[in-house]
Amino acid sequence: MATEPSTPGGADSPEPWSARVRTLTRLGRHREALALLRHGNPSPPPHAVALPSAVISCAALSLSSGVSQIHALAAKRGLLPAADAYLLSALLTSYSRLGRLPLAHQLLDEMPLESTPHTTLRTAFNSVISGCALHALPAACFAVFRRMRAASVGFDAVTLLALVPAAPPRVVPQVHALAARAGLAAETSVANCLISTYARGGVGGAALARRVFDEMPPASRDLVSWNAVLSAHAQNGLGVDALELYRRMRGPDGGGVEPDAVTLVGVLSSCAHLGARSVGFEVERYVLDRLPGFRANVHLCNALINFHARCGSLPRAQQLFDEMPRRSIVSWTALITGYGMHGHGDVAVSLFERMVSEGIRPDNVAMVGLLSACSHSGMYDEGRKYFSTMESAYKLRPTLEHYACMVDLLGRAGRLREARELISSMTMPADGAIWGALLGACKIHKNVEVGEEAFKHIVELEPSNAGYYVLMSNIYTDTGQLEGVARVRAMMRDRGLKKEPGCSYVEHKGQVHLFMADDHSHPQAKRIYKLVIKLEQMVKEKLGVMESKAAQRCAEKAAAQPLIGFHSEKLAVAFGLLNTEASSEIVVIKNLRVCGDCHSFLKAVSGFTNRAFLVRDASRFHRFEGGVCSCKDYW
DNA sequence: TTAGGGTTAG
Repeated sequence: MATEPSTPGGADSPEPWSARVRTLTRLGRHREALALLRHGNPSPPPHAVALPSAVISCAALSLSSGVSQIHALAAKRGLLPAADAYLLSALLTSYSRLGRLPLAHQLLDEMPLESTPHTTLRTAFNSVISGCALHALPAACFAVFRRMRAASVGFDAVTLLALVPAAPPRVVPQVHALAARAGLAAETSVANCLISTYARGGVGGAALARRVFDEMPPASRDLVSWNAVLSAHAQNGLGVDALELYRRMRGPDGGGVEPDAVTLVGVLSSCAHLGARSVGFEVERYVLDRLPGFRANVHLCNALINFHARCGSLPRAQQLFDEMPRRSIVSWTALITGYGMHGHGDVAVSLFERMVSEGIRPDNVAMVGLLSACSHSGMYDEGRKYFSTMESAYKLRPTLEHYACMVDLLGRAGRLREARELISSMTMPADGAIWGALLGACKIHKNVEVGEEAFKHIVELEPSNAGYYVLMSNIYTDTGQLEGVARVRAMMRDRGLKKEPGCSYVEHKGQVHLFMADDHSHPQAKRIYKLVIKLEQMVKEKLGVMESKAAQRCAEKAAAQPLIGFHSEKLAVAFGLLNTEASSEIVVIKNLRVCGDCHSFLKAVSGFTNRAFLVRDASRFHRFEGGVCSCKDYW
């Protein structure tokens, strides 16, 4: 660079500064590129090398009139309609990116189809299709593609890379088939694109993405292929598969592919969902050791924050957040959600306020995090306030998820009628999660009538979700309506539904110790059960009376058959007590909600063992210490 | 020299 003349080259050497324009554009230094062009030596014309770059720089700076000026200049010099393929392509890209589609179409119309080389035609169409894709104009992409085909211009991989992501979900398989017929589907770039596009179509899409990946010849899979298929699983809640892919890619299957930050973002996201703490800690170690510049990567930092917030290390999440040089709304949301899950609604609210005061406008996801934080902390007034002003203050129209948070908030606060009225006021049909939140509130407040109504809707919306049947059955049990219990159980039997088995796990010395309810398969099972029985005895003596009917039922069952009725979290905590140092916190990850009996048990045990237990259940964290729980019995 | 693939939060 030092040898470049600081002033434009003379008549004998137009290249250096024209080439410099190109370099500056490539580096994203658009203003400098245009300044150089303006002050460049006008003779000899036409500086053809600099013009396409200049057009791209104009577009990058949204200088629509600059593009038009260069367009006019080029036309005057006879470089258009198709004499200079690069300039044509740059103009078409820029007009499309700037949303000036009529001009792009006009340029396409002006190309002499017969005399223009085929590659120039293909590139011209590709430029417009890609420009439309960038502008999120899927219909325009397909309209131009149809024109391309009508003009008998063949497409290539580049066409597909723009077209595939623009296709509506139902059309993707058709474009896929078209690519396969053209022999392009096997190209690495096209296959990678198909994988990530299918991944957007939910769990079914992830299966299709997986098929594309599996059908690729192993030698043609690159790092992006592995990242795309791993993310496809991570994004669709298939964390176990994502972690398995991570293991495979580092082994012989991966062919020496080294994970990068994108890989680790997907892995951390899965760890966060699964509660796979040791894998997540390993990934963090890798990041600290091998990716020294990771703090500049907002995605990676966000993934780490989210992992720690959801896996119990809230202080670490806060520290990573504090150390970030630049944050996005995702960083804030991850932290807000984390505090909410731990029952620190007040902190979540003040973080939210700080975010807004720093000029970040909340989005729908941030509002879900905030409202659920209010809900977990019983912050009825704040929740109502934020919900009712989200549209006026932030132009956010409530979605199904926001309604679900609010029904949960109102319902848990005992305002069942208000929750029911909120559902009636909705302009869209309520989904299973919303009726489910109402049903959950009916369980807490033992309301059969409203519960039955919610259940009627759920059975239609999510007929195979066993959890809701169990919830309804428990409402009948709690209110002594045994015929209701029998009815719901019969429904489950007829539909072949089984309650999801509860399971909990503890990690110890890098090993996962998994416990199911009443499960005796652990090598230390004998000691563990002995300890639970002893602790239960102690709890009984301590509490004097049983707290709930549920606990009584458990006790009756246990008396009849002494080795059943042991919920998985009790076993996991007992394992922790037997195997860990007295000063350490025992962290348990559970798939279902903690039941009332286990909750009382863990509170009491934390008191007389002088140990802290951190339990992540299906909806939040409970930290048991000194005989109390961080949820303040509100959950 | 032009067009172009994978990434986080609920």
